[in-house]
Amino acid sequence: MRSDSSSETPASDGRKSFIATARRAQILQAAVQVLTTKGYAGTSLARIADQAGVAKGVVSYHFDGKDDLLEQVVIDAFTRGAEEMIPHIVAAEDAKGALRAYLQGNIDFLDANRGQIVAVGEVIINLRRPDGGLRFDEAGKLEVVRPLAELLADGQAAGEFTDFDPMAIAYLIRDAIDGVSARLRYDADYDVLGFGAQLINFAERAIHRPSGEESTDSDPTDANGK
Amino acid sequence: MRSDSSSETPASDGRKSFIATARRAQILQAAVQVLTTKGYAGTSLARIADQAGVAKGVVSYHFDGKDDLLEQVVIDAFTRGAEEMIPHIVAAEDAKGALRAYLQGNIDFLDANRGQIVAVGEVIINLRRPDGGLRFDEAGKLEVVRPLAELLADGQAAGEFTDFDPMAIAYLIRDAIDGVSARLRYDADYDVLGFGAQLINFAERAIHRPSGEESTDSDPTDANGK
Amino acid sequence: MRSDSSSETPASDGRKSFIATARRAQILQAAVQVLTTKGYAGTSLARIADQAGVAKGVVSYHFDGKDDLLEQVVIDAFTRGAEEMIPHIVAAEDAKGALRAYLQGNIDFLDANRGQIVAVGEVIINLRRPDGGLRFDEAGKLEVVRPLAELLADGQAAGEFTDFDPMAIAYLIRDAIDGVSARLRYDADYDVLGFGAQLINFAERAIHRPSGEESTDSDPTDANGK
Amino acid sequence: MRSDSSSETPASDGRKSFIATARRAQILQAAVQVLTTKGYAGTSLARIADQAGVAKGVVSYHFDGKDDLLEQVVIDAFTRGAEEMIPHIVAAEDAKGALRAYLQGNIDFLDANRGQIVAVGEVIINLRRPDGGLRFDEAGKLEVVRPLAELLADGQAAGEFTDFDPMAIAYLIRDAIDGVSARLRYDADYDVLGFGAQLINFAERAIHRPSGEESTDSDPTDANGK
DNA sequence: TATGAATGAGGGTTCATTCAT
DNA sequence: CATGAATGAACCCTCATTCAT
Repeated sequence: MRSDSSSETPASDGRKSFIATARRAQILQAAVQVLTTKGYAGTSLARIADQAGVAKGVVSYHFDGKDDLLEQVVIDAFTRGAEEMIPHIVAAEDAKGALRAYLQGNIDFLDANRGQIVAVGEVIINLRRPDGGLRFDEAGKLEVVRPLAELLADGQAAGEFTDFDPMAIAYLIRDAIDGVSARLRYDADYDVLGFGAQLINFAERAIHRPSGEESTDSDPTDANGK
Repeated sequence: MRSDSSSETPASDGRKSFIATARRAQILQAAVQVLTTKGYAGTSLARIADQAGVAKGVVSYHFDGKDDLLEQVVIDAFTRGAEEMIPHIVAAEDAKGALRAYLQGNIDFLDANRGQIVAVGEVIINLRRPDGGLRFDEAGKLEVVRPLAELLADGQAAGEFTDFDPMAIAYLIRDAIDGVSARLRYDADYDVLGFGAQLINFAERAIHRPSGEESTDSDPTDANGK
Repeated sequence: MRSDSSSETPASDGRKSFIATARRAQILQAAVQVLTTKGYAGTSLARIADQAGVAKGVVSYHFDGKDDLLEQVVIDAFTRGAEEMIPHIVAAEDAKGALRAYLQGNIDFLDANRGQIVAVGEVIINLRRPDGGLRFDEAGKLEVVRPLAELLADGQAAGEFTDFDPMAIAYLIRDAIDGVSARLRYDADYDVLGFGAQLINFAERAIHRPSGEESTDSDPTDANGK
Repeated sequence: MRSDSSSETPASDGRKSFIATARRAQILQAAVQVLTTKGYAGTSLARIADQAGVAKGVVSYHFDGKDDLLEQVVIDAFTRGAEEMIPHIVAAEDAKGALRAYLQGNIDFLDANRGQIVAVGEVIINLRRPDGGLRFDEAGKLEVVRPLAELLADGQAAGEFTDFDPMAIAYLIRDAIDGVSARLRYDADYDVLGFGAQLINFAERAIHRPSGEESTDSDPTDANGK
C-alpha cells in the first residue's frame, strides 16, 4: 500500500479504508511509544508490531517500509502543529502579538503533545535518506525558521522591535523551543509552560524596542533608559 | 569490565603503552568521522575499523565494546572543552564578564572543534545504557547547566543582572549553544562566530540590568553602566 | 488439490463462466510478461497481480496457487504448439517431408510466439514439485523427442536417411530448437527464421542419404557430389 | 572480504589465506550441491550454510553476498573448462582436427564435471543483475561461440569445410553441447560420451566438404581434395 | 467474484562479539 | 598486539497463502 497523500476520491478521509486508517493510526501510536522508550536505534519494526499487538508483516503491509512509517510519525505531528498554531499567529494585530502567539503556540503544542514530541525528535535527528543525508534537513528547518525571521523583520520595520539580525534571533528562538523538546527526553513531566513563560518574558525583554529608542541601524547610540 | 579510567592520562605513569595510546586515538578519530558522515545508526565497528584502516578485531581489543568506544568520543571532547573554558570563566572579574566568557568560550570551542561536535552530539543523543536509559542523561546536562545558573544568580545578587529565573535562562542559553551544534550537522561551514556575536548581544540585552533600574531582590548600590 | 483439467476448455460446455475465463487469460498474460521481464525467481504473485491490474487475491482465487498458474503458462503454449504443428507433420508424404515439416513447424511456432517462449522456458527450467523434482522433467521431454526419433527411424527404414542413432540425433535437433528459445532470452528480435533455414539445411545435409549410397555404417564410400 | 581477483602478492594461491581458501571451496561445493538438488529458486544461503555445516553468517563473511557466491560457481567452472580445453584445440594441425578437439574437449569436460554442470547451468540461466538483466548474458555467450565460428570459418577458407553460415552453425553446435548440460539435469548418469560420439559424427558429416566438391565462396585454387 | 487485510515463514544482510593464532 | 575467522542474533523486507467481507 502506497502512502499516497493525494486523494482521488472526494470522500472525507481520502481513499484509505476505515480499517486501514485505524490500523495505521494504531501502528503509528505504537511507533511513537517505542521511539520514546527505546530510542531511534532501538526501534525496530518487530518491536513496533509487538507493541501494537499485530504480526510483523502487518506493519510492512500498511507502510512502505520502515522509513515511510517513521516519516509519517514526523509528518503527522508537523501537520497537526501547523494547523493549531498558524491561525493564532495570523490573527495577531501587530508583530508583538504575533511573536507572542508564535511562542505561546509552540509552547502549548509541546505541552499538549509531550507523548509524541520525543518520538518526533528521535526521527528528525536520526532518519536518513538512502544516500546518507538526513531526511529532515536544513531545508525543513528553514521552512520553520524563515517565517519567524520574517515576523521579526516585520516588527523591526514597524518600529516595534529593536535592532538585531532577524535570522539569527529566529534561530535562537527555535533553539529554545527545540530545547524544550530535548528536555522532554529526560523528563516527561518537565514544566513546559513554566519555562515557556520565562522564555516569552526573556525574548520580549531582548526584542521589544524600549519606547523612545531611535531606530537607526544596529548599535543604540545612547542608552539613557526611559 | 569498564575501561580503565587511567586511559585518559597515557603519559603520566605509562600505564598504557605508547602504541596502544596511538591506536586508541586513531580509532577514536575514525569513529568521529563515521559518526559525522553516517550518523549514529549508521555507525558500526566494522565501518570504524575500515575508516581507521585496521582490522575489526582491533577495535574490540582497544575498547571494551562499542559503547565504551562511543563514550570515549564524548568524554574526550568534554574533558578538552572544560579544560579550555573554565579558566576563562573563573578569571572574569564580575558576573557580566563571566557570562561573556562562558558564552564566548563555548562559541569558540564549537567553532574550533566543528569536526568533533557533530559526532559528539550523535552519541549524546543516542547512546543508551543496557537498561534502555540514555547514557548521557539529565544528570550530565545539569552538570553543565547548574554552574551557568549559579553564575546568573550571582550576577543577580550582585545587582548586575535583572530579574529572571536563573535556571530557566541557563537552560535557554544552553539551548542556543546546543542549537549551534545542531546546525553544524547540516552545515559544516556554519558561521558559528557570527551567530555567537548575535547571541551574546541578545543575551546581554535581556540579562543586564539597565542602569537606573530598581533591583527587587539585590543590592542596587551600583547601577552606573560602564 | 490440482486445478481442474477442464479448465483448458472454457468454451465447450461452459463449466467456467465467461468472466472467469477472461480473468484467467488476463492473469496468464500478465504472468508471461513478468516471467519474461523479471525471470522466474523475480516472478511473484504480487507482481503478476500488479501487472494484470487486479488485486492480489484474485490470482489465488482463479488459480490453485502459484504453481498451478505457472503450469498453465506452459500447458497453454504446448497445447497451442501441438495443435499448430502436428497436422503439418502428419500431412507429409515421406520422411524427408515430415522432418522438414517438423523443423519448419517448430521454427515458425517459435517465431510467431516469441512473446511467450521465454516465459515458458523460465517455468519449464525452474518449476519444481513440492518434493523437489522438476515439474516438467524428462518424461515431458521424451514426449517431444520420441516422435521425432520415430520419424527419423522411419526415414532410415525407408532408405531416405543415412545411418545414425535416431534418438541421439532427435535430441540433437531438439537442442537446436531449444537453443533458439534460449537465444530469445537475450535478444527478443533474434532472427529465428534465418537460423531455422540454416538449421534445416544443416540437418538435411547430415541426415539425408546421398543418392547411390549403400546403407552400411556411416562413412560415405564415394563422394561425387551432385 | 572482497572477492578480488587481482593478487597483489606473488604467492601461489594469491592473497587469500589457506583457511579462507578452504572455506570458500567448501562453501562453493555446498552451493553446487544445493543448486543441483533444489534448483536455483530453492537455493538459499541458509541451505548452503547448512549443507556446508557452517553458520549462515560464514557464507556472508567469505563471499560478497549471494550473487558473488553464485558467480563464483560459474566462473570457477568456466576457468577450469577453458584451461582444459583450449590447449587441445590450439594443438590441432588443421580445422578438422581443431573442430574434433573442440567437440571432444567439451564432451569430456561435461562428462568429467557432471557434478558441477547442472549447478552452473542453474546460475547462468537465472542469476540476474540488480537492474534485472541477466548476469551471464549474450556477451558471455558470444565469447564462447565466436571462437568456434572463427574455427569454422578458417576451415572453410582452407577448403576443409563446406559452405554454411559459420555463426549459425557455431550456435547450433553450442546448442548441442548445452543440450547435454540440460539433459544432465534430468539424468545424472546420462551417457555423455555416447551422445558425444554421435554428435561428432553428425557434425563432421554435415560440415566436412566431400572430396571433389566445388567451393562457392572461397578460393578454388585447390579443389583436388588431398 | 472480488477484495483488502492479515499472517508467519523465510529471504539476504549486517552486526557486535568471541576466540585461536 | 593484532588479526582473520566464526558465530548467532537481529535486522528489514518479500512472499504465498488464508480469510472475512
